[in-house]
Amino acid sequence: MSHSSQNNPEILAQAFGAVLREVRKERGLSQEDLGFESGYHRTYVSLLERGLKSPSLQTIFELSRALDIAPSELLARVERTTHGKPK
Amino acid sequence: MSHSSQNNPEILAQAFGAVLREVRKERGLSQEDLGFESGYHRTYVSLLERGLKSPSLQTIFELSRALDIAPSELLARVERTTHGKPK
DNA sequence: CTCGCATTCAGACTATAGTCTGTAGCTTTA
DNA sequence: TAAAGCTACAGACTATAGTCTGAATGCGAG
Repeated sequence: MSHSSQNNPEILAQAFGAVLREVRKERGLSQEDLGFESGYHRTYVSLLERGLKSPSLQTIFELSRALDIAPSELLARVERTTHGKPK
Repeated sequence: MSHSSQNNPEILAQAFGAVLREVRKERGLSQEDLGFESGYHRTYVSLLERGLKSPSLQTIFELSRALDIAPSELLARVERTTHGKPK
């Protein structure tokens, strides 16, 4: 068995994007707000949320800081998503 | 005050590199072994461990899988390192 | 209907992640 | 001494992360 989704690039990026969007909305921020707070471009946030780009370690930390969530917690949520965990 | 190390690119990459090396050795793997298991080049593992490169989300997940550790746990260790936590 | 506001999308661009080859130094063991 | 295993390092390269501008879409409020 195991979890082949962990390997798949597109699925991982999409999972991250979904979590990112989720947390951002929880904070009541727009993509532009988050872009500004984290120091990234607004269109890039859009690309991330749609799973079209895969953030670097730096970016993960910056986004986490802007969202006031621990990077490890952000990844934990991604892991839950990729492991087919229900809501 | 707070934790400016979170922002600093070099420090973050170095913290990640330190953790990566630590976990790799715990597993008794060589850089070349880890490179093979994770699907990355041996010299790139070296660059990561020395904090000269910053891995992408994909890479973090692949490395974690090869090291049999949860990505979130890997980042948690990085967080502890960057927060000036003692051993 | 019109005016923001948020987001998507496209394209062209720059910066950096990641490859690959080869060399050299350090250690250990034969 | 030599051979083998591990890592550092350099340089030149390809792939992708991340920027930026602007235009198009949809939407809820005035």
